[in-house]
Amino acid sequence: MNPLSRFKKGAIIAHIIYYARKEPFYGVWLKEELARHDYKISDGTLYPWLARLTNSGYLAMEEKNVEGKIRKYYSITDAGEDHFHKIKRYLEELYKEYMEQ
Amino acid sequence: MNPLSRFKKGAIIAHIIYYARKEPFYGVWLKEELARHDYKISDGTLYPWLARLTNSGYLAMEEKNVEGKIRKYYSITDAGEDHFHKIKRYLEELYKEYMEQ
DNA sequence: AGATCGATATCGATTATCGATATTATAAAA
DNA sequence: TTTTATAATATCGATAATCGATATCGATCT
Repeated sequence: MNPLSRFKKGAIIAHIIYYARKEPFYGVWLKEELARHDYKISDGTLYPWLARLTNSGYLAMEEKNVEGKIRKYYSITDAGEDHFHKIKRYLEELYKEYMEQ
Repeated sequence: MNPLSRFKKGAIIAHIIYYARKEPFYGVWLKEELARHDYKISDGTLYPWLARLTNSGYLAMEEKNVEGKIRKYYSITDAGEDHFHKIKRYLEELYKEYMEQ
């Protein structure tokens, strides 16, 4: 474990909010999407986070029947939208700070 | 715990490399500097990381006698410098990605 | 019904973190 | 010289997070 990979781990969670904002997703889709960006996360981390973010009001969950399969689709809420902008503002600060160097 | 605070946790570790690059520091100074930026980290996390980063060759450690007190000063190495630029490049990607939204 | 498939949930083991306490080294005070 | 204080680093047990394997669930196919 090094600082970069540790930093990426934190970014994964932020990305859950990021993606929810673009379009509703379900667990497996998100996991694969994150993997495409070299973000590995295990089910045992992902699903508890989805539940936590739903319970905290950042995400809304809706079960949908897709070709006979039940999928839980997660979408952004107003609180989640608000939180995204906090993340974005923080990321801007961080970026500027690092760019000075 | 929410995505932003989780993300910040990851940034704290990246900041160890970031600060080492500016000037050599010792543990207590770093802890206070991080705290000034609202980054709380406990000793039990900080010191193991300093040791780990030194063992991994990202930081070099030198003991100095400052007004009679022994302080361990940590400074960046070539490998650490290289790693910083990886973090920076990654942060740029992340920033661009978020700015599109 | 039984098998299979796609998806979500759970569980035990491992690892990381926290925060309180211990240790070390020096200097100043009594 | 022995205490006492102080600044810094290191350690340790308890808690929390993560991993990855496995279980479960519901729908469809044969």
